[in-house]
Amino acid sequence: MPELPEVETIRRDLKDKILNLQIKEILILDNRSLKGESVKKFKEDLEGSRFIDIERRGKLLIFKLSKKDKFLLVHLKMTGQLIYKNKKQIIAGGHSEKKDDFNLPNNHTRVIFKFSKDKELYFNDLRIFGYLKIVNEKQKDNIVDNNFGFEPLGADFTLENFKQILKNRKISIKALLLNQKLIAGIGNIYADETLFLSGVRPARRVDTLKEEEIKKLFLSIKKILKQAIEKRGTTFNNYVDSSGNKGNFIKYLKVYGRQGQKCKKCGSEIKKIKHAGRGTHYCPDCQK
DNA sequence: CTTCTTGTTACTGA
DNA sequence: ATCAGTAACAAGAA
Repeated sequence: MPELPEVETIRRDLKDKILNLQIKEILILDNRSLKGESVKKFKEDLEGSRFIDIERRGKLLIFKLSKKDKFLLVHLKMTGQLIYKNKKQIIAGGHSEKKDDFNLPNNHTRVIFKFSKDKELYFNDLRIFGYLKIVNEKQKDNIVDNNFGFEPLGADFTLENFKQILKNRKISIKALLLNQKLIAGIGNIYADETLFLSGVRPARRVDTLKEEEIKKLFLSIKKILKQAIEKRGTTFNNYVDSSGNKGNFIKYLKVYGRQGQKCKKCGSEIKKIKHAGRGTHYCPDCQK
């Protein structure tokens, strides 16, 4: 579920919470989340080090370590969560109590980072599709270069470049939006929402798109992602931010998950089909 | 019991 | 080479 806006929300929040704290200990509750990496090496690389920056490419989080030439990659895939907990939260003047709103660790906790000052970060992942991986800079650059296309909110994602991506392709626009190697970070929810805002049906082949539609799509991608970041992402099922709170964008969804309900724009019934292997939602009247 | 589920990749066959 | 469809990864919910 976490797509670009959710991952970006986590990135921004975590930067404020865990940057430059010493990692005292790593607890690995389920080594399947390391996807075959050596548990021993993983702990050695992290313990005693600090995160000095957190970046994002598409849906991938990149933690830069104080240890030379080491990066931690975290992909949440469908059900991964990164939740921060400050066990000893002391509030100045404080009679204030920390709300104990989530029990951690829980059944889905796979890795725990223990920092100085009793601060902790929990990696939870119900389905264990997500992963944590330590790489050097060259490996990181290779992974990013080979698997991640334009950053949709980046300055180099221009209308011209978008047109270049569309050129000579015969795939549907939805399949294109979901292809991380072309544009990185859009998943099922924001693909459907982008297409609704653009008035374009998901199954439209990109070589049939008119100039006006391409322009609209380009602007809609940026607009939807920016709005979703402002609302701290969408919680449909599993997603929570690094404080354990839900995202607010669900209130603004126009088509995703609204099959059988009335289109907010024209009143027609929102349809759900399977397209490009995914549940796909659209308004048959607003989208052509 | 069956079917479906947010991400991604590998594979098949056209 | 391109593209669509499906299974697989694993664990649920409905």
